[in-house]
Amino acid sequence: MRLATWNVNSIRARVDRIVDFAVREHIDVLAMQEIKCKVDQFPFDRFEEAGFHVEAHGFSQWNGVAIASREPVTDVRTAFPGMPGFEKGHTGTDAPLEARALGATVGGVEVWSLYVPNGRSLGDPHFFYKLEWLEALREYVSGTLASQPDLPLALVGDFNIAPTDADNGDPAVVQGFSTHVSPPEREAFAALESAGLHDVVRPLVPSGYTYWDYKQLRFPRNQGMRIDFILGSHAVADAVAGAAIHRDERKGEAPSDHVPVVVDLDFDDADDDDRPMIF
DNA sequence: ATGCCTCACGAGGTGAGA
Repeated sequence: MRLATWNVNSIRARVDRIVDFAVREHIDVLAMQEIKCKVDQFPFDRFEEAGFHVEAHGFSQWNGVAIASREPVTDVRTAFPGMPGFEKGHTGTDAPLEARALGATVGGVEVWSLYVPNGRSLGDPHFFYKLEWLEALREYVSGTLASQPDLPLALVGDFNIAPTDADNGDPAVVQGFSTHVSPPEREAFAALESAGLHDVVRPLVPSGYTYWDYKQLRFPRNQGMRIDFILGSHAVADAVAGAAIHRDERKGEAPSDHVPVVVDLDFDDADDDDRPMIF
């Protein structure tokens, strides 16, 4: 299975480019973030013509997540248990939920397309929302892997955290002043790893960014950040056969400010085993 | 050219992004 994640920054603004990529790169499952539309505005036809089924989750022009898959998906969920909401500075499980998580099972893998809250600025109510959201996610992962330690679980998406100093090349993002690089955010990311998730791309692609701001020549100057990740449980990590960050997708006409991150998973099951069995 | 920000909403700026 070839699994990809991409913050597309509006599906309607660049659906051709996204479907072309998925077809050209033989993507089986594409998790998208920031589709920036309601479900009834999603261009399902464009994906279906290319052989994909799509699950989409969006309430408005903000946020929005989707999963396109060549095979049918099951167990679709539009939030993980305990996910907090946000409204006018108020956060918690009693606040309205935003469209930031979509879970589905495909090919035996529980995949979540995640758009972690931005945080806006240190000390902003949105910043505390971000930390609460990440803590609820960690609790879900801990509980799930405690009861099903061998579950192939993949958390993919825009985590809005640069986990190490090497993951931030944007001079406007400064330690002590900016979101994405603050100690509590990095601790929240590390806590996901402590809960049993592994960054399955970094071992194969040790450097490189996944996002460059549109402003001030950030891409030509390569002043980006690595904030988009594919995190997998041990069953996923053990199946990794390849990985790539498609930097070229930041070039050309009307790109997203993020690029796709891709991983090849080989579970060696009967589905993709067309070799003769020799005993 | 990879080039000084883009998108949605809606009809003038505003909010959000990271």
